[in-house]
Amino acid sequence: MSDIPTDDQPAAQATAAATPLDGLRELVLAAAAELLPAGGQERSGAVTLERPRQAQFGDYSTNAALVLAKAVGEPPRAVAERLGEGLSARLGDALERFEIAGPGFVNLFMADAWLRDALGRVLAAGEAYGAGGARRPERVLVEFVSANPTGPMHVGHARNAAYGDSLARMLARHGHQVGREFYVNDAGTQVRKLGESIAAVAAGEPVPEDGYRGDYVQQLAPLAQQARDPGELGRLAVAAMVDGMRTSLLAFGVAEFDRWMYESSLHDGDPSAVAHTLAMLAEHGHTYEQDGALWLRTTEFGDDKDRVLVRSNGEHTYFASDIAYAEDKRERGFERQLNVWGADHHGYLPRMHAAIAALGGDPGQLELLIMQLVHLVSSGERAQMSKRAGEFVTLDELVQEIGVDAARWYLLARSHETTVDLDLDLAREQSKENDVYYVQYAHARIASMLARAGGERETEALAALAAGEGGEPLHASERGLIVRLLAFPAELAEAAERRAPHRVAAYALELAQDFTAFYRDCRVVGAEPAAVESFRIALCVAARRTIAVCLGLLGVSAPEEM
RNA sequence: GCCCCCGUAGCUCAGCUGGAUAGAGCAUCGGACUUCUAAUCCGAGGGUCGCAGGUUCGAAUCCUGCCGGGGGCGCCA
Repeated sequence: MSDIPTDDQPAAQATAAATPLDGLRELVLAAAAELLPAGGQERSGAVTLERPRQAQFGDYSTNAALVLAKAVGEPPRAVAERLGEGLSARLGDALERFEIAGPGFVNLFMADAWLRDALGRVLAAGEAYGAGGARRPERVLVEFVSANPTGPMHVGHARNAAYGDSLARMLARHGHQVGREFYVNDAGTQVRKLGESIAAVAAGEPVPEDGYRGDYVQQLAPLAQQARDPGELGRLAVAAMVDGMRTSLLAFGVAEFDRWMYESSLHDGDPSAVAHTLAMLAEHGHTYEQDGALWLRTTEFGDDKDRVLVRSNGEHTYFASDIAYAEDKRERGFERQLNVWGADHHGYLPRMHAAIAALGGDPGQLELLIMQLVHLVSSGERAQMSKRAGEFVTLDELVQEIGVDAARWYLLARSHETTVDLDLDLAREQSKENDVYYVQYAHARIASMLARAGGERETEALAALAAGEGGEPLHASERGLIVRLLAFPAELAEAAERRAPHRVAAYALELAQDFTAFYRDCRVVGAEPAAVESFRIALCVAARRTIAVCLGLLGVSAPEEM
């Protein structure tokens, strides 16, 4: 049975219609190929088509001539000259002019007509602009948060939640079929310990040495009336904790999980998923018994030591469950597994890859995305986050203090592999200066402008652009904004492929800055002649949509007014 | 000892599968509101991209070594 998500995911259905930039890139590659001697083949991957930092270098720049020079057997600048001529012939009126610069870059100055046409295509793509660009759509399972249900979620989980949620959204929009799951560790001795701790608190007795403390244990105390057995009490508590986590995550803007996968369910049934997996491993001859325990020979697959699957006391290790879960995902049809795990799990990659290989799978289908830590800082000092001691900033507190939008942006704007210092006092103080508001403000401003223009005028403006009506020469700020909008599909693709939501945040900020420059330089509503107003209204619509999409990918709201 | 991440402006961080004069926000200083949203904008100062080699036409980016910071290496969960 498959539980691959089947509900509508517009992104997955959007055809990867060639974006304006794809078209330009193809022409560059074609012009480059023409220069190669017969049978010559140069790696097109090394050829870049990018927006130069400085406006003097044009709208786009390519290093193709530098890459080709050796194969062609001519100096780079000579190759660049011929490449420019070839491109010029192919682009015709779309190209204003080209220049050869530096060691052999070809800088392209696009004609206004090309930019207008490109914007028209952006708008024609509608809400799906930039979606569906995945070269090979895959069925991907993103497992994230997976916080132990023995305590509240702290800021580390908040980071994991924001990242996993955003990553899942990006992958879906990029064209993959994405499932999202939360793995609940409810099968270990910790659950019993939680039960014992609650029982102790309820009875007014001291909590066991290695038990759980904190307000949340106090709040769970009433459960002690429903169950006396610590194990049973622990299970009740886990159910309550999971409920709480679901509520907190929804409040944090995390879309509902497709499944909450209970570890205990991997032990249910006959044969259980774990038994099934262990049998498979044994069949392939990768397990052995020693010292009364069952081991997996992970060293055969590159791990530095073998790992225990079943302890000498008969209990399964977490590793055994993890393998069973991975196998379960594979059998459910997921071609790729992305596990968003904490920094303390980085050492697990070799053994997990080994396990998948031992099962006859492709280790490459499992990616561990290791989130670096969130350090709590208080007046310059590192604070320890200890769950057992009950001292930590919870996800709920974070949201309460600085709000969902600021919190998510704060956690998502930096790479997941960078350690984050969080000073809650500072974050609270500075939340007003969070970049997220700059981006949201741009969105609200556009919304306000378009409201002023009126829906009818907007429709008219879009129709005029679609009809290819010309206008006055474009202002540099208009060009800058259009070029930025054209970059979106490639930005999204790179962010998705590199599992890097922070790139979307960086892009959104740049887009908002480009819009603001455009707003500063170009009158929109009331601009004369009407054709200019039309074009600018259309440009605003595209900017607004794209900003909204970016914010949506980050799980941040796109307000109509601020 | 081995493994992972980080080291870029005063601070927080982008840029890292090689490109041109290394960017942004915050902070500091100086300016701009009869204006489609000033939660904004303009300008200024601020850098041995941790250090040293190497590869290359070209290195913040790739390779090697070192230094500094954080984390991890259980028949724990």
